[in-house]
Amino acid sequence: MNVFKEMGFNPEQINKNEEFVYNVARTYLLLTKEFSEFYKKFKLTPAKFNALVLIEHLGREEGVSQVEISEKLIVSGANITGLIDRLENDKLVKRIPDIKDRRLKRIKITKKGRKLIEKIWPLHIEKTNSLIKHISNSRKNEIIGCLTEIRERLNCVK
Amino acid sequence: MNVFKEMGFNPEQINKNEEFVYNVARTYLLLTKEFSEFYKKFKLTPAKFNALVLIEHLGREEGVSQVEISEKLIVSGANITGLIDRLENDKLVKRIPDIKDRRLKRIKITKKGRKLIEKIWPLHIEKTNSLIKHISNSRKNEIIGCLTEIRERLNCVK
DNA sequence: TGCATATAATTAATATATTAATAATTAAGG
DNA sequence: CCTTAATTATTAATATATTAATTATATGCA
Repeated sequence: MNVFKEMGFNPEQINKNEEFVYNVARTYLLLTKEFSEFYKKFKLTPAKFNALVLIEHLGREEGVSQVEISEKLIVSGANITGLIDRLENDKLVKRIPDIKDRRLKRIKITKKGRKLIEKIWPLHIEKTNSLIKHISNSRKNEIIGCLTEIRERLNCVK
Repeated sequence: MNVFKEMGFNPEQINKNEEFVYNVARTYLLLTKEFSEFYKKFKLTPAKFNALVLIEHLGREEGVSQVEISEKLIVSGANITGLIDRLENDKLVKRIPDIKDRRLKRIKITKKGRKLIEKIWPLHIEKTNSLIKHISNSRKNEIIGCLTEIRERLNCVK
């Protein structure tokens, strides 16, 4: 069963490379939908969860700049302002002005934010495992390698 | 090189299944970013392009309902109203009220819309090929199979 | 030093997405 | 037939995303 059939397209329109990209997109969208439901139990959205995990897992005592968050999450800097506003409203992160470079805000996770991630992360891993564990490690590695090649081709590994 | 290293995470935090999902997400986001730039030349966005291609490739004389568009594109029905509004503003599609079922609007592509897709589609294939053609067909098929398995596991092939 | 340039965050306008509620219509069951 | 339930599209409120413009600050270099 291929995605084009899933879509109801005429098989003659199929191109293996289009189908490949389509599979990546469709799988991403459905995974995001699934995890979005999961995050709701913790009053989080995918965007909030991703930002929070990034900040926590970078483990920077001094916090993370909004520019770095935007680059790592592949979203525009302008978008981060509002996202951090909402996380700050939830008391999950705080903005600390940098003394040396006063253009900069250092985003740090709060105790509440850390506690939340510590609670969610094991469940996230469990959920991910349940979806992916049936794939052999060699296949996983091959696919990861392939996708990494595509990203390299797109730019130079971002 | 793995995505967690790309992110600057501590390798001890790595879990192969998380890394796998991460690769799919990151690759999707960068592909979307790349194609988004490409669509700009034609005054389109990914959302508009996807909807237009879907309507055109389904090739339905009688048009496509908004419910079907929302299901195929994996977005909420509420979102489709605005998207079709914008495509209608651009004169790329038109809403035809269904006579038999008066709840329904049949979305049809216009001549202008069809001409646009006929212009873009070969270039889209060319661009996709340039990114994916270096992957062997057997690897492509294996990855497509793997991603399809994951989607099946997520629900029952959507 | 001082001016041009670059960088970090924000704002405004807009597109894209969600959920929840509503209106209009159709389908189903007693 | 007629009430109840389901379906289709829309609207409102909000979150998430973009680009372009702005503010504030820092950096580079003549």
